[in-house]
Amino acid sequence: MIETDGGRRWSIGELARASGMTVRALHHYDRIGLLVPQERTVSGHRRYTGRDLRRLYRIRALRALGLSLEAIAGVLASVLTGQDDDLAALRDLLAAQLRGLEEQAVRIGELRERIGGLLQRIDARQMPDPDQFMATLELISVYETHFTPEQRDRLAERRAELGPEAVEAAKREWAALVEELLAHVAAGTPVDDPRVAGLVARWDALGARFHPPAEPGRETAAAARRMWRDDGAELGARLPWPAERMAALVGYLERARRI
Amino acid sequence: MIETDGGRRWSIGELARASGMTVRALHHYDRIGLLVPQERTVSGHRRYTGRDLRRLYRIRALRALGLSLEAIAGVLASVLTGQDDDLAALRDLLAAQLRGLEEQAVRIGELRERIGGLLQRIDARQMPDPDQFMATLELISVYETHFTPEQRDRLAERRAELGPEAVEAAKREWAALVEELLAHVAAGTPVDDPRVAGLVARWDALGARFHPPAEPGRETAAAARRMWRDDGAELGARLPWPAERMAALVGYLERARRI
DNA sequence: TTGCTCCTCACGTCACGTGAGGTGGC
DNA sequence: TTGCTCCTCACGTCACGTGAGGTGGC
Repeated sequence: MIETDGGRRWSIGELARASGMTVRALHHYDRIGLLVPQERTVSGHRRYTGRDLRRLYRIRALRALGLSLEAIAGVLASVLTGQDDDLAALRDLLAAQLRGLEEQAVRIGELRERIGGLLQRIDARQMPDPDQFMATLELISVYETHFTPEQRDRLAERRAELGPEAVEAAKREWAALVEELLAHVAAGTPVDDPRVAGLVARWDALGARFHPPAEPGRETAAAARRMWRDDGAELGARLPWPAERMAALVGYLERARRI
Repeated sequence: MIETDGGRRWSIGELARASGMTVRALHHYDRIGLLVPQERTVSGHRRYTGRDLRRLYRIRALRALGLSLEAIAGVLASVLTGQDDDLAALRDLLAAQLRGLEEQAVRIGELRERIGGLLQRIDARQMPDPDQFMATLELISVYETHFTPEQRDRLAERRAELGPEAVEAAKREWAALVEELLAHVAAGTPVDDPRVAGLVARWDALGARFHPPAEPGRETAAAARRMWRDDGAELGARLPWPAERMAALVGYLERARRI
């Protein structure tokens, strides 16, 4: 049977209702050339034919796979030629789409964990006000960018081993170290001064307590040094000392280590 | 210690390097008022202060939760006031964000399954060319919008019970029914003609074979009728008869059933 | 004549990317 | 003087939503 043009015609509104799309979307498809109605009335109204209708159904089905309109246009063009490479190209397109979705799923999973964790802390009253929340959040984000999940687990285990009072003692000791070092920065003590070397050694020894013993500790210690080097200014900015002085301290420490 | 303005200043390029953002992003934050540098040089160059730097770090941390820039501005404004309701508002914001992510995860999971299934069919050589692919895809999309996953499982089970030759026989029988009904449509037979009623009864009996016996069969049969009513034109468009005639047939059947 | 549908601009969305064309400081 | 950095427009992205202002057919 020969395909004739004598069949039914749809106005844009009828087509919209039949397909569940909006009139505006059909305007858009027309403008970008994805679905151009085969006819227009003398007054300029779009007349869609059965062929247009079938094309729209295909567009809808491909859109339901999450493909972009551009990709859909490509697929529909290849359906018309109908060669073997086109099936291979289609396969590649779907495979790429699937990979993209898998990446998105990973990202979303990470975000869900992060936000879920924050909500738990809020509900456990660990963060009494928004300011505290922000401080925690910033710490977490720096922390997450520099340590792998396994490293974070090991550091948490280690803190549990040491116990809360040992952690507090180390914090106080570290605060004293920062004060002493800031004084040297202010006084302009050269970085190769033996007193500075002594303070740097105490600094490293203090950090070493928090890294697990044996081999994996080397990795976490190295990651911690990178964190301090790359984001020390940021970490310092949230401490009780002026951010600018802390930023200067980070640079000073870097130079002292290079001796 | 009083916060002074005598500290370090950063040019936009320095701040970009320090924070890992682009200069353009910082321009954007300035324009929308999210991060306006506290100072400008006489020649108009932006000078960021330590306070600006800390604000940028907070913006980055909140962006890492997937929040919009508008939401971030809101959170940072509430951190400044620091009231109790603000923590509650923050909690609500995060909870809403989490719900949004969960919805996205569901959607992505569905897309992955759909595309994964299509890839399997292609690799199993069940779809020799793009045209066949499109036909399958359209069928699947109509099918998925009208049946729940459980209903689809039950229909698949039922087809397996019937066996492939019974399914083929039903298809041939159904094709004959369509021909007879199309002839009545063409002849203008009124929908309340007893011959038409007989054909409709045979149509329904044919469909009933594919619905599981007992209670759940009623649901799948009802879903199938809705599918034919809502998307019959689309289903018909892919059958060996002209789409327009099939669309007319769908309307004819609807009217005949209403008698 | 009154509704309803249709038409064509054209701006807005979200977070910037990417030039264009020009100026400022070392 | 030469690079490098900085500046302000301003268009483009993706798939439409949302008016604005006007015309056509029953």
